[in-house]
Amino acid sequence: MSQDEVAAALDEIGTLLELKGENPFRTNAYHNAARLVEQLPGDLRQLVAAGKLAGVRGIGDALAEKITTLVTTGALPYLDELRASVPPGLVRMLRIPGLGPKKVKALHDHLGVTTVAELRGRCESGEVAAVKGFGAKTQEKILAGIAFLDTVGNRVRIDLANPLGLALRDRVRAMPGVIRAELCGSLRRRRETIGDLDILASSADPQPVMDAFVTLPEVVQVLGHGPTKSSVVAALPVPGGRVTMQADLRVIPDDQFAFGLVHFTGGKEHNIRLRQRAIDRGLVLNEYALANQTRSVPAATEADVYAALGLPLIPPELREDTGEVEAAEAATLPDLVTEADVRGVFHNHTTYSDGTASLEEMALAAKALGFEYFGVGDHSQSLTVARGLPPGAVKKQWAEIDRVNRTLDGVTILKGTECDILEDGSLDYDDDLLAGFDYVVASVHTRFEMSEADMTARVCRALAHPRVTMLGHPTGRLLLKRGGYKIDLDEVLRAAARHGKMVEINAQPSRLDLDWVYVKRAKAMGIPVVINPDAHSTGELALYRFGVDVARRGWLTKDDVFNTRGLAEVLKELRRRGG
DNA sequence: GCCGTTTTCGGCCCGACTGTTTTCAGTCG
Repeated sequence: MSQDEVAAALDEIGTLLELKGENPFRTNAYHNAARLVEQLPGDLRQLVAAGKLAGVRGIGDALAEKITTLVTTGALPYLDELRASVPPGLVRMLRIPGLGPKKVKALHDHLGVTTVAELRGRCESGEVAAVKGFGAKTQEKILAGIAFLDTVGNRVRIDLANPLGLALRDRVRAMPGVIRAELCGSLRRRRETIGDLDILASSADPQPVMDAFVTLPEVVQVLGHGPTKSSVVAALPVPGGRVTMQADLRVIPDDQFAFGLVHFTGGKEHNIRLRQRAIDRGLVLNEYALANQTRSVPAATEADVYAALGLPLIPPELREDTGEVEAAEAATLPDLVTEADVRGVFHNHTTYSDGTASLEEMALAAKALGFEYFGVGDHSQSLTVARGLPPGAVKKQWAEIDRVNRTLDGVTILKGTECDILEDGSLDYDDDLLAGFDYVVASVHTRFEMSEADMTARVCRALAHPRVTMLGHPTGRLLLKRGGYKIDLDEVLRAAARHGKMVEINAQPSRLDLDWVYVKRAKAMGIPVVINPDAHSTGELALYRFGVDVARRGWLTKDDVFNTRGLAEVLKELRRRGG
């Protein structure tokens, strides 16, 4: 069983125990262990084999034994028994806003409901309102929550959440009496998908700001409206539709703003770590202050808050409790790569295959972004649906590249290909043709339904090919639409390291593949990472910025990212690799 | 369930909002 599957199993145990009314600290231990396993920098199987699992902080003897069983046998009788004792519909009910484990259990115990559809029926018939602890309003909220689930209750890609978040933030900034306003939460941490928007503002008079917020033109529904906190559903038109999300606004006095920023930005676990550090120092940390009965630590900026806890400022992207607190303490936090560090891109398409702009148009757009080089990576011959290039077209493109390069000033086009990895792991061009490219991006576009073993072997074989420079979108996932193909990514990364290959962060917001969790592992294995926009138009070149977000979440520095190097260095390295 | 150089038992992060309460539990972040 893979690391991710073990994590999912532990998380499920925690959830099922919650629904059975277990001690919350016990259930939390499972959720916590799930996160630990998912974020483990090393190889879980090796850790299990070495018997070092119980040495991980947060995993004791009981969890170590269950994880070992999961890894070695692929199953866990304890989990199977739990599953048998809790109707699966109850887990689904937890996703309804306002319903937690206690209420779901009460509904199941008193009404015998086991599915969301049944629950809807019991609300409509008025039976829910009669249950002890429930009432007419709760019944209404559940119905609204079920409708919410069907419509806007899902996570949203960062490229869609971002414009809505910025629009709301700017609205709040423009309100009378607002001193500062910032986006916080997972959007500030630059996660690949966003559940809801968190906005923090400072003002001496919060009530008018609250009232203005719930009546903004973007607001389609008010979920809550208190004196310092409000929740709404807001919507904004975007190309191809409308993005609708929950947005929460908190307003606090300006001298508390830094504490609020820390509180509303950090992941839950990161915040817990900070509060524990505060307790160790005899203080209490919350969204308003770091203080005890006798003193209160002033802070104008987030850096002041961290400094008071004995830490340097931790970048928002790292605030997930995946080792950043320890690294901060040891002064080994990475100096994260920035947008400005990126000097070119390798994987892009033109009108030769399925892009919408010419070579020259793309190169000029790249130059406008400040890039020194623009790498073409049109599709290879077998991918006919994307108008993949037959060898003759490749040679024609090379001639055009040479011609255009003579006229361009300040940007250079590089000859690349996004070459398909065929079913057997061979490449879609013969070796002679491949030798003519400056580099080769190897990607899977077909036969996604292979077994994990076959897909892993297929990709690993391609990585062994001397002409392959980098692996494109390693899992083929489309965020919120389809998972990646089954593949043992740890094995793939080992193969990449062994053969000296690079791995791509595909910056298309629908992909963001390699995932940041594996980016971190790739870094630990010394694998160079490349941030590619996979642009199919001039406008999409700017998408590389979302790839920078992933790189930062994966702890990458400038040196870890190949396309932060200048043209001369890149050409030298590619020539060296080409043999 | 985990954890401990004051602890092997008794803790385990903190606060806003809501609704059903008549002083607080549940949910959420």
